[in-house]
Amino acid sequence: MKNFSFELIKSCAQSGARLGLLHTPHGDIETPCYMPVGTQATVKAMTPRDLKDIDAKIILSNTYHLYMRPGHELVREAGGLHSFMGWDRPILTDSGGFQVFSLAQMNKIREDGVEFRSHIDGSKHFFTPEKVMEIEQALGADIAMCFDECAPYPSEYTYTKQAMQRTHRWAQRCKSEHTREDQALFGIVQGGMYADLRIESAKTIADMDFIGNAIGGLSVGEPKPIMYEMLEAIEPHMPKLKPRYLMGVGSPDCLIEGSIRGVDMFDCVLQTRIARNGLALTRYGKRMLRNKEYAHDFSPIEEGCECYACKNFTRAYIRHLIKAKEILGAQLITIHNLHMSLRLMEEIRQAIKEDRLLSLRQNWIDRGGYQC
RNA sequence: GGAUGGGUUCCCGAGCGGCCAAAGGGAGCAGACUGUAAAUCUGCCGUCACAGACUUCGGUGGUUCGAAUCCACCCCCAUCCA
Repeated sequence: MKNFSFELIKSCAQSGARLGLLHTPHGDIETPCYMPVGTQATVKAMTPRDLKDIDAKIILSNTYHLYMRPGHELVREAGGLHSFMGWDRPILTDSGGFQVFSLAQMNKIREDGVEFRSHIDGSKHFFTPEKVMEIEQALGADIAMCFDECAPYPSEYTYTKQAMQRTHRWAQRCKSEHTREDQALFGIVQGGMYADLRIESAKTIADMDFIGNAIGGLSVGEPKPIMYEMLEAIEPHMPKLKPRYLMGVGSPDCLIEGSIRGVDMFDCVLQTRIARNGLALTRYGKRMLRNKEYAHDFSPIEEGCECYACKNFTRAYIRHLIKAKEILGAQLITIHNLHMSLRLMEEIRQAIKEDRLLSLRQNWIDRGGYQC
């Protein structure tokens, strides 16, 4: 594996959180980090220039979506995903495993793979670990994810175990199929909400010696304390010197709690999705900018925020844009929400350096920005 | 002056004797959203002392057990004719 390594710089004496540095072919990423999600080779409402303005270091994209449209061959023809979408910093591609879960009613899971119905035109497709590796290598992200099976919540023990074991078998097949030297492949821990399965999965995946390890199948509807319990259960079994990626999780409170539990990477669609629905995240709590209370409010989304939206526009104006369904409203709140989340990660990293992450959490709780 | 078609709850617009506080949109108000089938979805949307009551369908009378719906006159609006 060329150009890829992970340095564990230190851990927080107060919380045990990890400070790290991830080297990839397209640049370095300080961890813990938050990755904005660009499912269809675009972070919705953001240009790559906007992403650089808020200093996003890495983004996530999606194998399933790009395979369906425009097709991985076309992306390959374009010179790979970086070139195709005009983003020269690191990219991670999710495998489509989550779509097995979120599009469950259109799928049929078998041992060799998953039969999919396209959400676009209903056409039939078959994903195997080998097929997914072919697609991810064609896309050419810096980090590729194994094809996994994400069990819904709640799920019975027996099924959860089967899904986990299948995920392990698929992980091995992904690893065998993956050859691209400039791309790191991450394994994924499953096991639902059963601590013993989670531990078994963490050990199994660790033994496969992936470049990095992800935790999947969490934040699928379970109460947060259960998710935290699962993270705590597997933490001792996750390789220390490899990056740990908690998939699909990233509300402000989860970014803090996840970091405290040893997570190095997060991604989440929440920031961009709620922005398009008029909801801004701030360090003082959430603000539904669509609401009437902001009609005559000429202050910025968040007092003291340095983002482009806050430096140049008012709540009243953004409310007007959202109510009028103007694209700019979604763009401005997206910029703000992503900026806010990236700044939170900077604060988390700084707090780890200074061994005070638990204190930082308390500050966020006291101020109201913890819950969103 | 004549002919015809209309006036429905904030707006548009269905309804054309009881099942109508009145379809459906829109607007408005609020809520949800965590590896994105999401610029989506859900709820409320006449008033109140709210499992009930009261006031609405241009106005006024009338027919009927019962009218937004039928009749008469009146007032507006649109188009056409003089």
